[in-house]
Amino acid sequence: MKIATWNVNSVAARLPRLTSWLADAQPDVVLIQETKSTDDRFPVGAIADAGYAAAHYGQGQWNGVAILSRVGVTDVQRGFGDDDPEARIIGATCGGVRVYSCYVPNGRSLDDPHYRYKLDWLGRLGELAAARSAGPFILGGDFNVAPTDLDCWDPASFVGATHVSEPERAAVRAIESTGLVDVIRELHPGEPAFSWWDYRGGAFHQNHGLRIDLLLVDEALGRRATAGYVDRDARKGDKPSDHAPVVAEFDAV
DNA sequence: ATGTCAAATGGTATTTGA
Repeated sequence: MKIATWNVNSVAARLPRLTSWLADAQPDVVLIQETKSTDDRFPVGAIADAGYAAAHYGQGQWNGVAILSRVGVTDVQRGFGDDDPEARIIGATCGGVRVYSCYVPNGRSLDDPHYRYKLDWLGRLGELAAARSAGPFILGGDFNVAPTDLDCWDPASFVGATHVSEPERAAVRAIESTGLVDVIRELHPGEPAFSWWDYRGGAFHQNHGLRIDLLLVDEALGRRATAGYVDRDARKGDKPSDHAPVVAEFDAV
């Protein structure tokens, strides 16, 4: 199985890039974030033409997550099943693997109420991971957390900012402690492997990025990983997302 | 001057969020 996670920053604005990437990369499953679409407007037709079934959980202007699959999409779960008003997580079973696409709240700043919402939300994500059934499991998405300083282009300039604070990093470690492996980091322990670069200031050109898009997989699946990488080419060219797809491949899945 | 994108509103620019 070849699976990717990609924050597309509006599925409407990114549709040409998305469909050409699907044709090029030929993933089996894609976890999408920031569709900024309602379920009504989600482009199921164009995605079906590309060969993928889709499940979407959207709210409109902000947020919105989806799962695209050419190996089936069943048992779809939208949201945590609580009163969260924001469309930030969707789960489904694809090709025998339970997959979730999540869009963790940004947090804005350490003193913003949204930061508390982010920490609470990461806690609920940890509960979901802990409560999973046995079997192949992948939790991927835009975590809006750079797990270590290696995942940040300039840790000194991020002191006091979100995405690198210790409580956020501890929350990600707590999720991993349920038995999940950060597959890109496992395969490439010393490489930054950034997945996001600000649109501003030529950040991509200077590789001023963060690794905030993660694929967390159960340990048995982690042992079957044959490749894991960031598709930086998808960040180049005309009208890119500010995130690049993060891809992993597994044997015998 | 972080100075760019995307969506929505309101009005052909501004606001909000990232």
